[in-house]
Amino acid sequence: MFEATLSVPASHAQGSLLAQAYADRPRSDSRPASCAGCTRRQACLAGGLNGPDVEKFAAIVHLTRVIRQGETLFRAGDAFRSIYAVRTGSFKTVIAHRDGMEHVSGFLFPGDVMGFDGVHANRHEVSAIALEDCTVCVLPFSLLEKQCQESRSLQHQIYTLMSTEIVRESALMMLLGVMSARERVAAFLVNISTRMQQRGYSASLFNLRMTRDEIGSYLGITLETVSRTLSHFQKKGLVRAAGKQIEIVDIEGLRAV
Amino acid sequence: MFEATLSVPASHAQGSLLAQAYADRPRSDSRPASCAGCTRRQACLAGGLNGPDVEKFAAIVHLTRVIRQGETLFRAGDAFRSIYAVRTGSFKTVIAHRDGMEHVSGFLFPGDVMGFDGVHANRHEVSAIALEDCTVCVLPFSLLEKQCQESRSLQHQIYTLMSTEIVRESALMMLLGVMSARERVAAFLVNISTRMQQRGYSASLFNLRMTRDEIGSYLGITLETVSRTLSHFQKKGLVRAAGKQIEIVDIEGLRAV
DNA sequence: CGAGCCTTTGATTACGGTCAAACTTGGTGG
DNA sequence: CCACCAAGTTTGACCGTAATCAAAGGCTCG
Repeated sequence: MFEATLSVPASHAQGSLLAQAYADRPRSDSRPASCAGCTRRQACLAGGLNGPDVEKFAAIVHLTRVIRQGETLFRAGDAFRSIYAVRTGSFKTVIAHRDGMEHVSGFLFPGDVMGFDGVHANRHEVSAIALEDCTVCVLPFSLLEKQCQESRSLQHQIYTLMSTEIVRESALMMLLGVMSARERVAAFLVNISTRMQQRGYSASLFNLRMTRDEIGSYLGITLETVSRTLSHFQKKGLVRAAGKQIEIVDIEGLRAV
Repeated sequence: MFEATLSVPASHAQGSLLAQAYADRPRSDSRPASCAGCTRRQACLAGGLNGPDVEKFAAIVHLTRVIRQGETLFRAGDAFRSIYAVRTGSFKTVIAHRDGMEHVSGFLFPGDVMGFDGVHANRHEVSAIALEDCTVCVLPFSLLEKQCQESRSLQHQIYTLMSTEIVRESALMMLLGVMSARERVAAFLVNISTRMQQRGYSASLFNLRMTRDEIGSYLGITLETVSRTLSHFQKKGLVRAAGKQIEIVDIEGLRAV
């Protein structure tokens, strides 16, 4: 049953609303606006599509879902049905090994798309957990594939997004494989700064929604090392860090690390 | 010019032959056999396609290329035109950072497909280098995309292969992020063993074509640590290693590490 | 058959992990 | 609205794994 994969209790008000929304086919007069007017459209799946294609694409967006902080959007092992575009809020994706080892494999911000890991074996291989209250667009993959048969630009867009994910992971592998702790933290800060800027936020002052533990897991170091490294950067005048509030003082200095 | 991306000197005999082969459209009576009869078909792009689709797909394989040991199939920065399926031999893929840092991001065996990193920005982000004399099938990506518009199963197959690459990289990220040196080497040996077996070779006795340095780069450890760890495993009776010749004595013991 | 590359092993070092404790923040309920 | 408690963060002390430096032996392939 669909509810089962949502990780939202059936009794939850949001769950009921969503089930209802899913049952109702979107009306053509309201749905297209969900993409055409979306502020994150360029960064998302609809980016690069022309007018008619955007409308066709928007028809695929069956529903948007609300995920509360700490809740799971999908879990490793869940049947794969949809990919998800972040509308608001932020997520982490987590890979788990049988021995209980866990590794944060990514942080997602508005416009980012997740779930492509599920195509491989028709089940998700990672879990996605909300770092704050979030909304996502749900894109049933079979509908997407069907639509791709009729729109070559959409097909290409999916290939591009998956390729981007491959390249992103390659860069992260290099970080995990060859960089020192300081280089990792510096690269992380530069990466977050860039992505904040792309989304129209300040590149130099932002709130990290993830904990030191999650950052450490992502970077392959311990939370203590993350904290120490931030203190070190602060002493060198590269950043000002007060808990989750981070101010980048010298971005070029960070790039040079 | 096409030659420029091949990393094969124009004066080289192989280069001329290939240019000629590429100029000539494949004859319909000979080309389909190149996939229908390929021993690695199931593992490759053509896997999961039915009869007619295999023929259509085979028409995309413009040519096969020979790459000598140490030569580059494509280089980071090269214009992206094709993806490549390994027919015979083995490759490594390498990511380079500006500072000269290099990281081996993958080893490819017959049936493996590479080059999906190129879709992202229409240029390759990694380099592929032959570990021995190799042959590859060249699959021009624009032809592939065109054919995908007419075959939903082929389209799905490409999505699946790209997803598989995403999942492979996720697993490697976990290895690089949380595992000890011994765990990494053990996981590497198990992985190679499995892939050898899938290709019809012995799961317990094989020749590694890559150096300790390349293995170390792949696993995010030094070549000395690779060597020491293999010696350690040998002392514990898990493997017998004599240079590049590796014999797995106790695969379950390795899995348990 | 020899030169260069690869591999192995040893000695030492250092980076980041682990353990520990104090402090801060933020969410919850009285 | 404030107090309290749990979760998160910082900092310190110490330790261990794997990196680094070094050197000798072994393959491979021109």
